[in-house]
Amino acid sequence: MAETRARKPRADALKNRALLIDAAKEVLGKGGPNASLEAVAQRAGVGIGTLYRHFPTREDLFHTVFRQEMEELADIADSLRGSPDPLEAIRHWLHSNVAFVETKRGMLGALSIVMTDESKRTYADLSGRVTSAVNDILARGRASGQIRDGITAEDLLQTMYALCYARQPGPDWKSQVLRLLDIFVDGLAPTAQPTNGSNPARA
Amino acid sequence: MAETRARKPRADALKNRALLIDAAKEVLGKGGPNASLEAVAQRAGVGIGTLYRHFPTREDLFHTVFRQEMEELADIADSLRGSPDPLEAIRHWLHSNVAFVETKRGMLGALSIVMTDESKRTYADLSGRVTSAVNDILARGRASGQIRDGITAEDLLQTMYALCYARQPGPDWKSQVLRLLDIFVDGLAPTAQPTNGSNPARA
DNA sequence: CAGTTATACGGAGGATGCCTCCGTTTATCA
DNA sequence: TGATAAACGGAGGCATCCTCCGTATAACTG
Repeated sequence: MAETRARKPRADALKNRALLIDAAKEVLGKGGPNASLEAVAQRAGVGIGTLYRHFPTREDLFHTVFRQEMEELADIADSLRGSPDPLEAIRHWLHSNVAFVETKRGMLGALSIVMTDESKRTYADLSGRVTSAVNDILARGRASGQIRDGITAEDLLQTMYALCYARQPGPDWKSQVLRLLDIFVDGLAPTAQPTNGSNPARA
Repeated sequence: MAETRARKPRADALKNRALLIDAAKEVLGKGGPNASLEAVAQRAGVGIGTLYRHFPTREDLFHTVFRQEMEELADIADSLRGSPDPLEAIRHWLHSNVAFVETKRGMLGALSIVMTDESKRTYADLSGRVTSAVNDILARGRASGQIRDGITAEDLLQTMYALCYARQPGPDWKSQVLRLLDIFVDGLAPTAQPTNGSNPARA
């Protein structure tokens, strides 16, 4: 056992870490995922070595920044748990996400890094909150016959981010994304149309 | 007016340009959009200066490579013009696109560059062929009541690329993308479900 | 075919960014 | 008030970007 009593983390380390995260939000949010990390360090007022000590890889920095942003989205999902109309709750939640993304456009590029690889592990807790809340709503939608079987919270997130990501900033960005997203949500209904040619289908 | 009679382009220039495009297909297709351009020049067996003379920016190179790949997709769209079931034709075309994208995974990153900015102008002709064919199919779908109003070819492309792009390579990549895409296609039906909460809906 | 010239070639080199390494500084603890 | 573990900063080696310009050569001309 020995003494596991570690020394308290140094105050300057904590402060610099926070400074770096703030700087990263700004610089990466503006310059996209290829922004210079030296610029981030400079904006934070620390040396480049300090940045790399705290965040050994570019991904580490993205993950940390992104986690902070995501907490808010998890809260929204929670707040919609008891909503009376599940399908509209889903729609509302997705729209909120889009609105949120809208303000962080520059971070979009980072999504391709963040939403991939082993982010499941990195975001297990947050992801759990969101997934649980959304799946809860989906289950109620299935029960009420509004939503087909086999849809997961991940499907929704995936599609939403995909649509946000693919569309370049522009005057009609949001309305276009929402329009396509609504079509997708409409498609969540139980076989709105026979899904594939092989099905005899009702006349 | 003077003499606009220009000199014939030099043979070596044409040859090197072709070599560069081939090399770019390979190197960019493998290494993604951040692959080294010097590696492209090296593989083509030309100097880096030659590469930059032909393609002043990274985007220029992407555009050129991509255009060649896209011709094939335009052909598929054309071939589906006369298909008897418009909605299934749409589905089929989208699936073909996904299959095509699957073989060029490395190019996916380039899409964010290619599909954005002023690509309308760069691809006006190709885009015209695709758009015209797909819109033709869409129109027939509207006429037969299978497809709602207001859907454009661009909507479909946008969504498909978005879904392809957002999902990381993996064993189930294709099936997942196709599943989400099918949901979207189902959503193309005229208000499969009342689009917004205000409608009383049928019991 | 030889001379002229427009055009293209190649790669050196300055600029920038990545990341590592290590001598110096400083916060914590006794 | 020391001792020391922890953190700091930035120099420096390496890679890539892109420009610039002296050299080479294909296309034209007589």
